[in-house]
Amino acid sequence: MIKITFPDNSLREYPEGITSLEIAESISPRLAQDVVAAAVNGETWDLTRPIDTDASIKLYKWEDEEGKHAFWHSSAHLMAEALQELYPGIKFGIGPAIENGFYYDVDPGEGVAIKESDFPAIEAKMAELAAKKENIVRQSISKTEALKMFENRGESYKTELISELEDGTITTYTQGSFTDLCRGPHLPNTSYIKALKLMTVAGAYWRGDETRRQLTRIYGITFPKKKMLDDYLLLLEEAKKRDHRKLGKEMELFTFSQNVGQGLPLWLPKGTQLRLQLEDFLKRIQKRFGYQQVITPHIGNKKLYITSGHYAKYGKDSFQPIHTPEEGEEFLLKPMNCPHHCEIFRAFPRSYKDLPLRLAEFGTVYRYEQSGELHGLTRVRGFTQDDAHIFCTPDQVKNEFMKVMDIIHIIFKALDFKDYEAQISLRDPNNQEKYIGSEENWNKAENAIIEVCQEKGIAAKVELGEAAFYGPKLDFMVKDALGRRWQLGTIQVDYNLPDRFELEYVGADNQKHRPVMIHRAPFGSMERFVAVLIEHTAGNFPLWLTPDQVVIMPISEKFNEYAHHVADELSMQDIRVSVDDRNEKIGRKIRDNELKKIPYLLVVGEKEAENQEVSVRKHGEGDVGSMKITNFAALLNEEVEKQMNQWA
RNA sequence: GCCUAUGUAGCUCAGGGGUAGAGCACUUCCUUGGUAAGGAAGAGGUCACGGGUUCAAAUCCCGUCAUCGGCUCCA
Repeated sequence: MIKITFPDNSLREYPEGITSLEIAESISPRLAQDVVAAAVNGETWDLTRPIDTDASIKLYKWEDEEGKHAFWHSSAHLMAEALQELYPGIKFGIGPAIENGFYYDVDPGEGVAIKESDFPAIEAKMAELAAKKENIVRQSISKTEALKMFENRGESYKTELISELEDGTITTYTQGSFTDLCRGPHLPNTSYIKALKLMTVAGAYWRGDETRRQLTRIYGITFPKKKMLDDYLLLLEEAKKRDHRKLGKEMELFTFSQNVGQGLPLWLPKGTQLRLQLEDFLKRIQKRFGYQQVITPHIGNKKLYITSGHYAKYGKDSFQPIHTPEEGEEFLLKPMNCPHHCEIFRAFPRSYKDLPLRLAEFGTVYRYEQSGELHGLTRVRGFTQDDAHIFCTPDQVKNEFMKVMDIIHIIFKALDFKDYEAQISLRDPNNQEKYIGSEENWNKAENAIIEVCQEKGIAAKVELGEAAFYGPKLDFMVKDALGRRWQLGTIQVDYNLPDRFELEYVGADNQKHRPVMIHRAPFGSMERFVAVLIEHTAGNFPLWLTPDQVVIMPISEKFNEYAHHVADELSMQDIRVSVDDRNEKIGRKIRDNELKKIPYLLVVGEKEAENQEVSVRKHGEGDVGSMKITNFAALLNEEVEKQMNQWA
């Protein structure tokens, strides 16, 4: 007999070789039905794998992340099995579970294409195989055996993977006629999969390497119940309604024009107002934190970027230099603000008493992003960074870094971004030539970030190879409506550009010293931030951010003049006051049409006028409160101050 | 840049070798003082752009541009 410990620390005895599934059965038949995988001594196992020693166990249902993972991983195998039957000679790459479903990278062979129109046939085959209730069987094999097995089948991708594995750790899983190299864990059999849908096909480079063959990646998702699939598809539909590209157009915030160019957003009046309001909010915060606003030109001499190292790294892939009538004179559309700010630092001899020097600029930059990368406002070719560079002494780095984090927190909290992830982006240790600067400087910079995160108690994920070429970063990632992660705020510690620009200050010891530079952008870019803000709020922005997206509706001719007075009181640039002059009726035009685009409505009438208040209505929700009109502008101001004070 | 799909009215989309369709929105009139109200009439499109095949192309073929979903990239 062996002792099995459950999560609540209770203990039961079972015969040696019992499986997790049998343990679940011993507890309740219902549980045995729901369970899809198990953790044995903390390692996720198949339900059917025998347990031979004393162990702790945790049973996973579909609802658990580990359960979903096993479920979808098995689904990937099921799809592979179906593909193997439908496309003889197909080769398999990798097929993992992902956040929502699974994919498999396959190579159907020369001249064979798998298209979305083929999905129904594949889905039907999968359903057929699932219904067969094929057992999924795990087997340990030696490396030579594995190599031989997959070589015989011509599975060159698999053999490449196997050759990198350690002997003794290799397992395969088989269901029906399909055997795959796999670590597991898997479902006991294919019949757990009751609902399935293939989502999309895409090209994906083998092992993510641009220089290698592009495989066909097929994405799919499966569920243990039909209803769950329906719900999921409904959820996707709902998410699409929050898409910033859709709402941005409907709400008349921004647009694109083929004539202007790909990835070059045109901000419409309402979007501009929203963006200016955000800028104003940050400017107020920055003023408190001792920043000084600067303005620098949109172009800069090419030499500037050769000095910074940006030209060597990105020159070929950027908008190409602007030439002048002068032979050999070249300017670049500025792809970042740092070099300009470095030159401002160099403009005067600097003393340690001047530091930290915090130079802020809403700087518009232009980057020639690959055409396939462009995406609404989240990835564009012309955008405005809420940029600032802090020049400080090495002793001040930590404190300054923490203060930047405070700013980011104020913003995220004020705008109710709860689900963000912090990511520490460090060098790729295997690819050092990607980075400029000395080992010593990099270590200093990386350690500074790690230390600050520890001290602030930030649970940051460390990602190797994600650093900028001149320094490590702390990035704040937020998800969009469809769960895609976007980097918003960023803080970067940089010991390298000060070297390259030979920046100096005179210390208390009357010696020259090199300052440290902190690059930071709490929003990241105004474009991307607004995009994510739209998706998070579904276009229902906080009122204090969008005073001019309020419609004033006087409810009779009598109040027309009064409504105009209110508009003045509110000091809104783009206020809409509408009344139907012809027949003394209410501003029906606004009610019927514009309300769809403008979420808030102030209704001004007799009662409201007496009370000096107006009711605030929201499209589709009715009254959401009331507001004193005579000092509305002041109220908005107050609200901004409140947001700042609350979190500062 | 690469793979897949798409491009028809302001929006959402149907259609499809023979003079262009619907719903919503828009304009006018009637009805209605308020949380996506009803009726009547009207206007609106070089079917993304360029070339080819054809008596005839929005439709078929080729190319280009843009866009969706991915890959790679992201200073």
